[in-house]
Order: sequence, then C-alpha cells, then structure tokens
Amino acid sequence: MPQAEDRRVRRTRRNLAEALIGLILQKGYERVTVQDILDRADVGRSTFYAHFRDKEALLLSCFDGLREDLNQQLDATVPTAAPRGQIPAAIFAHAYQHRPVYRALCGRQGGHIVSGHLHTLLTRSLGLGLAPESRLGPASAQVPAAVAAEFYASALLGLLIWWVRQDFPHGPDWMAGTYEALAHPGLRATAEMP
Amino acid sequence: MPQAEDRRVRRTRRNLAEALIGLILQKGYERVTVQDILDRADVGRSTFYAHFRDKEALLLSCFDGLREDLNQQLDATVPTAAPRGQIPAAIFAHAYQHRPVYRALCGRQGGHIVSGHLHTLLTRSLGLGLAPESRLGPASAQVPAAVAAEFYASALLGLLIWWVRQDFPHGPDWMAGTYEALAHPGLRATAEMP
DNA sequence: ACGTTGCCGAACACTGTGTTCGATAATGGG
DNA sequence: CCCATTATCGAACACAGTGTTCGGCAACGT
Repeated sequence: MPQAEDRRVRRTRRNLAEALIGLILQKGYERVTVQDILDRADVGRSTFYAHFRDKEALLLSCFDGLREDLNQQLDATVPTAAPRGQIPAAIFAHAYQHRPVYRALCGRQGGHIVSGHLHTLLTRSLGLGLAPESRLGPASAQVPAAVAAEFYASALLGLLIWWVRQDFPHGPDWMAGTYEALAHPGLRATAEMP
Repeated sequence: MPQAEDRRVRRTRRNLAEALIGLILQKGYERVTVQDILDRADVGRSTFYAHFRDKEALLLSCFDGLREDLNQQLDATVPTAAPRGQIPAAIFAHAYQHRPVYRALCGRQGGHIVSGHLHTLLTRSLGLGLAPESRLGPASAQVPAAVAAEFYASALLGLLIWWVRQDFPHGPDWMAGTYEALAHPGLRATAEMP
C-alpha cells in the first residue's frame, strides 16, 4: 500500500499549483496561459493534461485544498454541531494564516471563479442551522432562512474579499468583530454595554 | 447636426446588444463566441470590431446602458442629495422593470464581469453619504465607513443576484423591505412596532 | 443629387488549446 | 538490489477563436 501516491505525482501537482498561484499574482488569472504554467512549473504539456482538464480544473484543485483545510480546522475547534457564530471568525483566521494563497485566489488578480465557489460554501455553512422557514434577525420581520443566509454570506464574503484586496490592514479578530457588529447590532449593543 | 447618430450605427449596436443578451441566456457568457454574435445579429466581422474592441466591451456597453437608466431613475425620484435609504428600493425596482436584461447580466449564465462592476457601483452609492471615519450601525462598535459600505453593498448585491437567479419569486418592495429588515434590525423593530 | 460614412465579406496571421505517441527515467514493492 | 510499473517528456498535430486589413458597395443625412 503506497503511503499516499507516487512521489512524482505529488511533485508535479505541487509545482503546477505553485506556478499557477505565482502567475496569478504576476499577471492575473485571465492572462495566465497553460504554457506559462508549464514553463514556470517546468512540466511537460502532456503531463499537465494528464492531471487536469484545463486551467480552471487546476485552479479548483487549489481551492479544494484550502477548503479541506478550512473544514478540518472548523471540525478541530468545534467537535460536533457547532453554534454558527464561530464560522466568520474561523474564516478570517484561516484567510490570515494563508495570506499568499488567498491573495491569489480572492485578490484583484484572481479570477471570479473562486469567489463564486466561496459564496456557495459560505451560504451553505451559514444557512446550515436554520429552519427552512423562520423569522430571522434579532428583531422583527419574517425573513425566510434562505434569504437571510444569502444576505449574511454575501456580506461576509464581501468583507473577506475587501480585506484581502486591501492587503490585510486589520487583524482577523478585528474583522470578525466588525462583521458581527454589522450583522447583529442589537446583540452587540447588549453584549458590550460598558 | 444629426439627431443622435447615423441610423445604421444605432441599428448595428442594438442588434449586437440584443444578440449578445440572447446568446448569454442560451449558452452562458463564457461560451458565447464573437462569431455567434455576428451570425445572430447578422453583422459583418469587421463591423463588430469597428464598434467594440472585444466581446467584453460589448457587454460593458450593455451594462452602461442599464447604469445610465438607473441613475436617471434615481435622479428622477429624488431630485437632489437624497437620503440613502432610497437606493436599495430603487435598485430592486429597476431590476424588476428590466428583468430580461438583468437575467442575462446577473443570472447564472451571465459572466461575473457585470457583478463586479455592480459591486463597485453599489459600494460607491451606499458609501456616499458617510464620513470617512465614523461609528456605524444603529448601535455600538466603531466601524469605518468604508467597511460598512462594503458590508451593505455586498449584502444588497447578494440579495439582488439571488433574486434574479431565483427568477424573481417576490416583488421588488418585498425584497427592499427584507433587505432593510436584515440590514437595520434595530430601526425596523422600532419603526414597525405594532 | 451628392459627398460622406458605415457596412460587407473574404482572406490572413496569430495565439492558445487539447490530444497523440514512442522513448526515457523515476518509483516502490518484492 | 532488481524489475515491472507508471509518470513524465517533447514534439508534432488539428483545431477553434481572435483581431486586422482592404476594396467595393449601399445607405445615410443634408
């Protein structure tokens, strides 16, 4: 039983991923060509296509790496059935830990592909603990859970991307706190009354 | 002095725009080729490039059309220096009026290009009446205006795109109300107390 | 009616994509 | 340590789409 897989495979995939990320930062995802990746990673053309259908598949594999790592981190901090307040903080912390990758995937130069997948991911995560129909927000109106999830996920993703593109001008805790303050002003006012 | 421009020019541009929008709905922006547009619009290749640098330029010209119309509508309803609460409602109303175009530009098939520009537009609009540094939200924490604008703009855009992609399951007023309820739960709770 | 201007259409060079295949060399199990 | 396996290389190829050029024709507005 092999320990994980052929060493050459790991090497190739890692080289390709690193090459792509570096190139995105240099010239932007759209302008990166498969040939660029090949040259930078020093990998043969046929080899590339043996691993990935196209440029986008490679990009998504990078994203998947991050995603797994994030899930692992979430499961670690909160063993089972977590209260959902943890998620935003975990996201910001994770992004801060992996600044270079996030810069490439969510930065100005990154394509919008990853942002889209992140959006889906966040919407699912935030909408997880919500009944299909229920009043939302600390206060009044009857807002369907799906809509609320959409609202909060978009807002969170907006802050995250803004943060990345401004090159992390604040700490992850500050960002998480700010998000909470904007998302649940009522709660915050109560909880932090001097 | 010509009334606007050569009739042929208007015809060509209109045909191209309509062809693009139709094709986006059919096969998605990415898959649309310049040749597709040419065939559908029944316009010569060289003519296309006499008007637009590439596919994206045509797309942006469509977006610009919408944008101007929206601004005009905003200026109409609120003559000068409007309170910013009107903007979300105006956006939802505008989208509802131009459902077909919004479906193409912000729908699942639309590229992410327009969404990006819309995001910029909304962030600017919502951040307009805010001092560079100030406490935000009805309650506590000291949130910079730029961050708050980012938050609200992303949330609004998220709801808008969700709405379009669900094929407008609610009225524009309901959407605007829901947005307000989620964005300013404190205000809502006060304003709508029975 | 006329000068101007936009349109056509076919040809062209060019860039990038994705596939194929035989030869070579690294790998991990026995 | 050896060997069967398997990943990689590299070069060639067909293909799709892009953006440009230019002469002739037709529609336009005045």
